[in-house]
Amino acid sequence: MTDSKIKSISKESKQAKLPRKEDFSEWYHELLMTAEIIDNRYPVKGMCVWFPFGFAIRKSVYAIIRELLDPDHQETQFPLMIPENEFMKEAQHIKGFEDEVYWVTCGGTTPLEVKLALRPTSETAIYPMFKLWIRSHADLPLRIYQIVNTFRYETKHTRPLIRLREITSFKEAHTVHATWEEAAEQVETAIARYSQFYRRLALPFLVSRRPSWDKFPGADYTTAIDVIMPDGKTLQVGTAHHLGSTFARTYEITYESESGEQKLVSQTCYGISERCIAALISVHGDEKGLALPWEVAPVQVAIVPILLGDKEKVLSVCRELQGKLATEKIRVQLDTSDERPGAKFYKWEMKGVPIRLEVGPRDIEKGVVTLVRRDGIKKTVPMDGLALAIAAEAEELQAALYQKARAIHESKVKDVSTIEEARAQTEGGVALVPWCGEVDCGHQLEDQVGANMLGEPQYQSFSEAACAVCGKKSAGRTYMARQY
RNA sequence: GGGGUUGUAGGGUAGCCUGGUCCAUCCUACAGCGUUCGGGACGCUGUGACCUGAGUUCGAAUCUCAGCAACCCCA
Repeated sequence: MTDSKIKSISKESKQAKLPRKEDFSEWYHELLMTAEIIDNRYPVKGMCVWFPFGFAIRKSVYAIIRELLDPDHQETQFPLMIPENEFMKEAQHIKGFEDEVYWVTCGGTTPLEVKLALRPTSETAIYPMFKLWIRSHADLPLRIYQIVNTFRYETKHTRPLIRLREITSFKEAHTVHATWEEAAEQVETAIARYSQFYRRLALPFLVSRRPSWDKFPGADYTTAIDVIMPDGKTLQVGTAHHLGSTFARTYEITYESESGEQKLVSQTCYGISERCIAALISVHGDEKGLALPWEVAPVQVAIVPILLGDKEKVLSVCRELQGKLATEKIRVQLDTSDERPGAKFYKWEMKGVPIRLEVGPRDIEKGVVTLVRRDGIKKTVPMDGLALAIAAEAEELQAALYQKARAIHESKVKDVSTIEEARAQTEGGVALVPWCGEVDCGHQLEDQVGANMLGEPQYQSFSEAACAVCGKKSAGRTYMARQY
């Protein structure tokens, strides 16, 4: 055996690489830790700690949500605790959540006369207040949202960012309208906003109308957004519910119409949680770590100085560049840590930094920097006009990120016509199955395929086909997948 | 809802079957010093762990039970 061979073997073993992405679960858990997004060592089941870096991603991701909602929604905040009597008013709603509620039963050592629920979602906290706030048609439409934590006593296995007992970042919007039709329109608007949101994260998604047995407890219907994860399972990353007047009746939310009658309002609610970040990192990430879209990267540009020769000169050029880019509102970090350049390259790749600049004596001599994109493309760029060049690269990078995600997404959705095909397809992807729309056929589909029904695709139409269960011809389809 | 596996330094692991050899292995991390630095540097010197509780035993990381926590599979 030669020396070089021994050397290369030992070198390999020292590279702390992530597991292959095909081993998705393992890859996901290690990435969360190594890229410093979530620390799941907190000793309570289903409750995790955001690392500051992960929280910085959360901040910029939620900034997009706020930007999209703020034009016609008002941000607000309701209490975490809901009195039992309010919580228990809406029967369908209780049925959906009662097994998952945490109860506060004592204040200090004194038992409480009225138990307090930790919100699993906030309808029953918000709607009694809506009753007080809404008097007339002039108060409508009312649109509010809050970004809060919610608690659900999950009995299934919890997963960081995906299935939690404390959801830390639940954005829930609640709207109130004069008519059912206006509320229906609001559901469409909500889905449109969410679509923009996921597009900005460069994430492809599916939109479907959930089957009646899987809608939000108390809703007339639920439209949902799902992202296909690398293992082919789908992750529900957004829902919009038409609540009709179910809660309006229960909480007596009425308004005086122009003609002077008291009328029940129609309502919607729609939510997004930190699952959007699970999707973001899972879809774009690779064996080198995160790959973040420009807009949400806590560090957009990392400058790695190559400290050879006149080190002071190199550093001062780097600082100058850093200052210039910062002036252009680019989140830039100069890495002056005491590591070798190669180690820094790997570190920033792990953190998903879109663009890295290498600046060494050779570059300075020529008045250029070496620009390396997270997708591996390497260029030499003049220092003059660097900010503009970076902006152009960022845009291309965003397009490339989406293209790549899109190609994978499309390869994971297939039309099938039989139960057998659906079963095979849902092993590692999403099946589009002909379905007549009958509830019976739906349940049989789920049972026989061994996967869940996401529901009817929205904004698409299909030719007639035979229902995979009963054979009846219709233009109906449903997505089916194994779900997180 | 059902089943399975696991818990050893900050992270990843060896040891467990067959109790004593272990003041616990290796990689990484961390601290100090020096040499280095265009894709994961090297040397030297240090730091740091048997999930919690109960039990069995002369003796438990190792066996038993319970709790807590984590992961995987199936409905």
